[in-house]
Amino acid sequence: MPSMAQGHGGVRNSTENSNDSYARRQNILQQRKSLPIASVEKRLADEVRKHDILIIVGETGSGKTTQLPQFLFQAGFCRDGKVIGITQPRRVAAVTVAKRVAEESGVQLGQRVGYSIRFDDRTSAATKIKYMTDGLLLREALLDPYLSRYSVIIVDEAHERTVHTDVLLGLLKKVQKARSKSGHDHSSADNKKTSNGFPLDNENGARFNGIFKQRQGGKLPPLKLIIMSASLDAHVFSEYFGGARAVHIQGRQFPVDILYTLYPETDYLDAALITIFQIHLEEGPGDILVFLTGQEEIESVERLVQERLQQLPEPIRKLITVPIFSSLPSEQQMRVFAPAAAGFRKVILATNIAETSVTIPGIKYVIDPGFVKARSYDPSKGMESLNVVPISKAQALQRRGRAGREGPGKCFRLYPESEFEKLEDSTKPEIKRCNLSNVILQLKALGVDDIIGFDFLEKPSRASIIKSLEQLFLLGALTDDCKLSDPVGHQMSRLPLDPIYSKALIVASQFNCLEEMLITVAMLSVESIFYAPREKLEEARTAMKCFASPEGDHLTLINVYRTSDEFLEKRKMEITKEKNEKLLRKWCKENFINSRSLRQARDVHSQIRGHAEQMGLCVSSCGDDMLQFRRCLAASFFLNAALRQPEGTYRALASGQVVQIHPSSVLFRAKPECIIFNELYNSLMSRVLSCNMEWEQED
DNA sequence: GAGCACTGC
Repeated sequence: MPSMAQGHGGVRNSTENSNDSYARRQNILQQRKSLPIASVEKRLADEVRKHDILIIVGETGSGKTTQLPQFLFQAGFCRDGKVIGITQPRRVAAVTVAKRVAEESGVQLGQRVGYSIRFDDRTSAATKIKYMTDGLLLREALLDPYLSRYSVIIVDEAHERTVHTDVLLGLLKKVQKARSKSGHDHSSADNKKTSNGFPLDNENGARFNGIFKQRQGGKLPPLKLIIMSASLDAHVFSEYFGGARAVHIQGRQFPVDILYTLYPETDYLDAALITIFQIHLEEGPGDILVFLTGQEEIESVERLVQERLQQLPEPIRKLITVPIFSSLPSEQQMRVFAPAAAGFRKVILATNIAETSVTIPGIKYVIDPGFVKARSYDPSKGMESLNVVPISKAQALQRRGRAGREGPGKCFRLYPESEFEKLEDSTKPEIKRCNLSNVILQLKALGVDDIIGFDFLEKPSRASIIKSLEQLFLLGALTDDCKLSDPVGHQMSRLPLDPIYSKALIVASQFNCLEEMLITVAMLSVESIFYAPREKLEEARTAMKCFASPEGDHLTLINVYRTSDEFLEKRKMEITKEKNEKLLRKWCKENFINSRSLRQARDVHSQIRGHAEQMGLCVSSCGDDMLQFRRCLAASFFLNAALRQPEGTYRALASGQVVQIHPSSVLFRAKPECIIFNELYNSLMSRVLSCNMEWEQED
C-alpha cells in the first residue's frame, strides 16, 4: 500500500540545518495553534481528569487525533511510567499520525512517540504516546488482561464500527470496571470472585495470577477511556457507557455543494459517465473522484471514458483516468497521487478505498452513485458473501467530504434527494455482517464465556453467534460445555489467523507437514497472489503454468512460495536487503505475481512460524508425500468441502449450496470428485441502460 | 471458461 497520509503533510528526516529546522518548528507550532482543538486544550484535559469515560465528537480537520494525546501527556497523564494508547482501524493511519506527532513533539519516532502495528513495532521503553491498530491492542489484551501499562486509551474513528473496534469497546468497558476494583484491593484472593466475571474468573486462572502477583507492589490507577467519533452517533457510545459525557470539537472543512439528479437513474455507470463529461466540459479546473463498487465497474467505466474521449475534438480531450482499488499492485495505485499534466484533468475511478483509507489531493468534484459492495453474512448457511447495496447517509457524507479538503467543491449524487432521505443513517456495524468464529475465540481466550450475554455495543444475532459456536465446536476449539478446549482451543486463540487455518496448522503438526501448511496458510491469508491484467492475460496464464500442480491450488501456492524462496536464497549472500527486495519485485513482475501480496505472505509466514515454535508444535516437512498433506487439508477444511454432482456442478456439504469451480483454479478442468474450497464468490448481475440527466441543487 | 468492497491480528 502506498503511503497515504491522513490530514497532515509528510515527515522529513532530521538531517536538515538548524535554520531550516527552526523555521520548520515555528511553522509546525503555527499550524498546531491554528487547529480548532487548540483553544480547548485546558478544558479537554480537565474533562478527562473529571470523567473516566469521555466521548469526543470531532469533525474532519479538528486535529483531535494528533493533538489530544499531546495535551494529555503535557497534563501529566503519563506519570508513573504509564502510556497513552491511541487505536486506529488502519495501519497507515497509525504510522502516519505517529510520525507527525513525533515531529510535532520534536522527538525521534520510537522514543516518546511511537507506533505499533503487526510486523512493525516502533516503540521503546521510553514510549509514552503509542499509536496502534485496534486489532493489535486486542491481541495485547490476551497477554495483559488489565492493559496495565496504559493510563489512557483513546479509541479513534469509533464511528467506523469495525469488528475490532466493537469488540475492543466491550472489552475496555470490562477492563475499566476490573481496574477500578483492583485499585481498591487488587491483591486479595477474594477479588477472583468479585471482579464481575472478568477477567479473573477465567478457568485459565494461572496465567492471570502471574500478572496479579506482579502487581502487588503498585496500585493500578483507573483506566481513562476516550472514544472519538467523527459522526453524530455520540449518543450511541454515550448510552453504552452509562450516559458518559460527550463533547464536540469543530472541524475545518470547505463547503461542498450537493447536486442530486431529478429522477432515479436506472444505470448508474452510464450516469457516472455522462456526469464525468458534464463536469469536464462545464466546470472549472479540479480533479474528479468517482466512487464505484469494484474492479470490473472501474475497468468498464475506464474503457467507456476512453471511447467517448475519442469522439471529442482534440483540444478538449485533456482528461486522464486513473483507477484505484485494493488488489491493484502498489506501483499502479501510486498513480493517483501524481498530478495530471498541465492543462489535464484527472478522473479517479475508485472503490471504497478512497472513502477512508486513501486521501487523494486535488479533488474538487465527487461523483457518488450511492452504492457500495458490502459483506453480508447468512448464519443459516454459515456463509459470507459480497453484494452491491445502497450506501448509508453517513457514507454519503464521508464521500462528499472528499471534495472539500483543499477548497470548496461539488458533490454529484446520482440519485434524487428523496432517495437520499430513504437511506439508512449509518452503515450496519460489521459485527452484524460477518462470521463471528474469530471474535468468539478471542473473547473466550479473554475469559468471556457467556458470549450471548456479553455486553456488545450492538449484539450480533443469536443465530449468528450459535452458528459460529457450532463451527468452533466442530473444529475442536470448544468442549461440550462450550469452554475453550485444551490445548487445541487455546492454541487456536493465540494464532492471528482464521480459525480454520489455525486448525490446519495444528493438524499438520501432528502429521509431519507443518512446514507445507505454514506456507499454505500464509498464502491463503493474503489476497490475490496472481495478478493478470486483461491485456496480458495469455502471458500471465503461461507464467502461472510453471507453478501449477495437478493436485490443486494449495500445492500450486506452495510451489510459488518455494520458488520465490529459492530465488532469494541463491542471492542472499551476494547483495544487500534492499537490492534483494528489488530483485524479488522484478521476479514477481516477470511471473505475474503481486509482489505486495507475496511480501505479506512472507511476513505472515515468519510470524506464525514463530508462534508455532513457541507453542512447541513440531515444524517438519512431509517431503514428497503430498498425500499426507492433502489429508490434513481435508481434516481441517471439512466445513468447506464440496462433492461433484452428476451434471458437473458441485454441492457444498455444509450449506447445501450448488457451486462451481472458479475458472482460475488449476482444478477447473480436472473436476475431481471431492474438493475443498477456500472461498465462495457470487456471480454478477446484469444491468440496464438509460441516459438523460438533470440536476437539482440542495437548498 | 470467469472475475475477487475494505480493513485487521
